[in-house]
Amino acid sequence: MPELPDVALFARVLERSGTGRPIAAVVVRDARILADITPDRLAAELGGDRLEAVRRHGKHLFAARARGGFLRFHFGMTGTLEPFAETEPSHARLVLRFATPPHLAYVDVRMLGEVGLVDDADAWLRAHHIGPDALDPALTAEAFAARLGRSRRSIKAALVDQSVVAGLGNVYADEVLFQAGLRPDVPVAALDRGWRERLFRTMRTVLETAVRLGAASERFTERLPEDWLTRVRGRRDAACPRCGGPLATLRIGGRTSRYCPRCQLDPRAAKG
DNA sequence: CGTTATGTTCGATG
DNA sequence: GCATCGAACATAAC
Repeated sequence: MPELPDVALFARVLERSGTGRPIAAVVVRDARILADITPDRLAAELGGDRLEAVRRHGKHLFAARARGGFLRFHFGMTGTLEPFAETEPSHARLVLRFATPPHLAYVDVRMLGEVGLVDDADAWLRAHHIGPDALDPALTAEAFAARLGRSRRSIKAALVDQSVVAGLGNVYADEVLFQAGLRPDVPVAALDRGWRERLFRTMRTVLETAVRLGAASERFTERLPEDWLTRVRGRRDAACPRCGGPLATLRIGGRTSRYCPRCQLDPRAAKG
């Protein structure tokens, strides 16, 4: 369930349960989640090391190591980070044990995520063409507008493109478009300054609100305001939380977009 | 049995 | 070069 708000929750888990104490044991339960490192090597690197400052960038999570460099997490479609005391969570793929609980489990049913070590987090992000974090205070509305570009691709496709802005996934991109009142299939080239500015402000509000309320993309959505799409988007035959009309479904970039045809506009259509 | 699922990457195709 | 599409990764739920 990893989009920016989910990873923000994992960052808190990592801070509270994984930092400041020496790592007593590193248990790799399935090596397929390791990125370019063997289980033995990871255990040797992390054993006895301490994790310090935690940094989230988009959907990526880094923990600075006392020995230098960073431990890096990505969560794929089903990854989570969970503290535990006695019982290791099912589908734990990597476990960091400390002298006393809480211990930390990287859990990932589908194993589309990965864990690895990097020397330089910024260099890694650059090498992987990850754009600015969607909540980066240094990201301005003007820069965001420029990064969207002027291609014919849909605004939905652009919002989930991590090289444009890092952090939005399928669920929260739909939420931003819903809150902004914009249809997901509108080409970015059709968006004027006003729409880009509106999208930027909406993106910030949506993500800040979700993080503040401790909601994620699929967990804790009941914490979100009642008129948010994310609370109902999973249900078939869901009604628009704003107008009560039926939600529509589109397929964009191989993923499902949910939207309200009444509340979300196409700026190219005649004004009404 | 088929379809769908929060992500990303790669190769083929238009 | 750009964009889209399908497949791939791997597993579970409906």
